[in-house]
Amino acid sequence: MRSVAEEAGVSLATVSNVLNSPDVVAKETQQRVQAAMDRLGYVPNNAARRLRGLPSSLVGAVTLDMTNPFFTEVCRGIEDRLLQDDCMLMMCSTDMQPGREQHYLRELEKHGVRGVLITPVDLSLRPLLAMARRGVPIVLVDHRTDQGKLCSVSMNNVMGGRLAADHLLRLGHRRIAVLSASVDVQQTIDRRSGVREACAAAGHDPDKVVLDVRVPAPDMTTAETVLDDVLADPVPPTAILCLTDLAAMAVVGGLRERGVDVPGDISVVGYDDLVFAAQMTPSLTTVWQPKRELGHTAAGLLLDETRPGHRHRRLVYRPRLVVRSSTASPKLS
Amino acid sequence: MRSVAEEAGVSLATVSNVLNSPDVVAKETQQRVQAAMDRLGYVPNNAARRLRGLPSSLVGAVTLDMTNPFFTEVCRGIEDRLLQDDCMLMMCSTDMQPGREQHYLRELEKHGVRGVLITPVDLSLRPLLAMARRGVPIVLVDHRTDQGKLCSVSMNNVMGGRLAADHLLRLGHRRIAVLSASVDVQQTIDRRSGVREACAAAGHDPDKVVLDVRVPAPDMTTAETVLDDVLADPVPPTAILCLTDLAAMAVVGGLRERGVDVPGDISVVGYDDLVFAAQMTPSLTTVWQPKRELGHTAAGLLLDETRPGHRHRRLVYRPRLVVRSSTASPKLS
DNA sequence: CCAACCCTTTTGAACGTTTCATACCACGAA
DNA sequence: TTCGTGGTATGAAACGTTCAAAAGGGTTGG
Repeated sequence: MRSVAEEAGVSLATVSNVLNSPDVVAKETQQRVQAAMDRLGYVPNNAARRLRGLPSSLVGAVTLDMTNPFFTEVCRGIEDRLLQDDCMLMMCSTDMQPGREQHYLRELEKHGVRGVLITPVDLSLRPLLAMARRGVPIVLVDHRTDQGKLCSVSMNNVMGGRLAADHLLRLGHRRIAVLSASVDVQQTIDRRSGVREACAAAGHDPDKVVLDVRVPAPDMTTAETVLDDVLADPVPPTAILCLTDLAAMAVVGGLRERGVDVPGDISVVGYDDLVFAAQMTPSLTTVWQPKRELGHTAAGLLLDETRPGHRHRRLVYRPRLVVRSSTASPKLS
Repeated sequence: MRSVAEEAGVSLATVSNVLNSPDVVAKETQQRVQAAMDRLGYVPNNAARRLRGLPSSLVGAVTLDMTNPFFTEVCRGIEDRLLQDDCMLMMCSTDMQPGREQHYLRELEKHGVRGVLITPVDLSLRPLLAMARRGVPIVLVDHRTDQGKLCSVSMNNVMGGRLAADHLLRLGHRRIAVLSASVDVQQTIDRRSGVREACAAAGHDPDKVVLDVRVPAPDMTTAETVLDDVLADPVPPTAILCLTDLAAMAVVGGLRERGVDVPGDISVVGYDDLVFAAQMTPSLTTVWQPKRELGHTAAGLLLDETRPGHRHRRLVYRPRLVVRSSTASPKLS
């Protein structure tokens, strides 16, 4: 900046003014400075302006794993919203390790980020609340909290489970296997209770309708291995509800191998509406979530935190059932 | 930092030393300062240290779209490598818009990033080379260049095409439809020329063997729409090679609907080995790429750029054929 | 008893900005 | 002539660090 000032024959302050309040400097000077800038290939130093107290344009997004299509999509929404305010995204995957989360949070704070969007793995939220107290805006993503101190944006997973179950019940299914991963997270707990709600609301006994099945691998790609047990159940289900699309895909494949027709013999429902859900055969009935929008508004909420009149808000998005061809009424028996 | 110094009854420099060269300060003082730090909840200010000339711990990753599973995986590799050196990832999706690319590059430079990993959309590389000249390390990802000035890490797409074609030729296929997107990028051009190479090497006329087919949508999810044309060809193919797995999935579905058995009547090969390739039925024969490793070494190369003896390198990774059950020998006719 | 040395700590300048108060200048009004 | 006045430009301090040089205070050896 000094060189630019010299080159243009003005003072440092004038160069700064050209950049930040162009209206206060004469047209002619402005051009002279501008010219000097490109001649010298000047690039402003964000670190220095931050040091002077300007707000940072960095925002941290801490997710469980950016490789997970759900988070990828959410982050893309975040990125696009941030771009509108000339902010940039720092991506952090915790792999569900509290240590990694801790490390990233610390590092983000050192960088003086404008705020942090996070799907927490440490559910105590201790370090987060501490950061918030130190003045770093925090927005919880895909996680609800009773802490009124934080903004949060999440999905209504209970509703998602209800939608899926409702659809199956309406088709006439009275015995539904629900496949979840072996480790429980709030999201799947909610979805399952949504399923039971739907049963009860329809006047059926949840315990009779629902066959709760656990799949060993956390990503549920091994869903197919539980099929034999499911089919051999004393009261075999006429529908299988998988709490992720990937599992649904494996299930459809496994059923086909066993000579079971989908949806003729058994209906299958997924969750997430990943890109391939529409492509597979039969195309998958599944629960869609407004992932990108979720990220978009989460980022908006975060950017709003620095505004004077800000009030913390807790937004909950509603999933939608996408009916395709993997579900049908059960055969009359 | 000042408060910490006062609280601990030492000078600023001592606090700094505790942080940066603990070996030079007495054990006892160290503890005193440490204590003062947590008591006050002190968080170092990265902007200030950067200002003093320390290298930044920020690294930019500019990809076409972080939603694309290929890039997601690559970026995850980058993230993990960066973490080893306590660096952080700034993610930028250009959506193939030169304007967005330009914007992000500028912004990254303002932030004084340690370097930039990029899959360029502006193939002239003009702004990139300018940045490199200004001292910002640049590593090209999934893009080869003759510019000796830059490091690059890429996939051998010619080899990928060759592997896939070779596999089919060996199985006895003599007529292969190759589906690519309507817009050409270097990657698919290379893959196609690999296919032709394989034909030639096996002593067949590429023009006779290859049926070049274009799919309207850029993401090739509409691949199924070209099937009727393909099947109606004067010399109908016994195998279909799709240059992305998503297309392969659509094709398998389309064939099934038309009563064509895979791989009994027609073999299908994909490209990318996305997560669902192993899950679908039949599981998909496809070309796998070391995505995560690609990102990992790209990041390593970047971090190495600041080391004194650094020489620019151009690494090329080899894809691997993953044979599953969507391919078989053609029926005797 | 003094110089030389080691170990630990401090001083003070710099890094590249922004910002506020101040200075300059020309012009029209009193 | 003098005095504001409005539009522009500048000076200097401050932001939170790091780092080289120097200082302080023991201990040791001559």
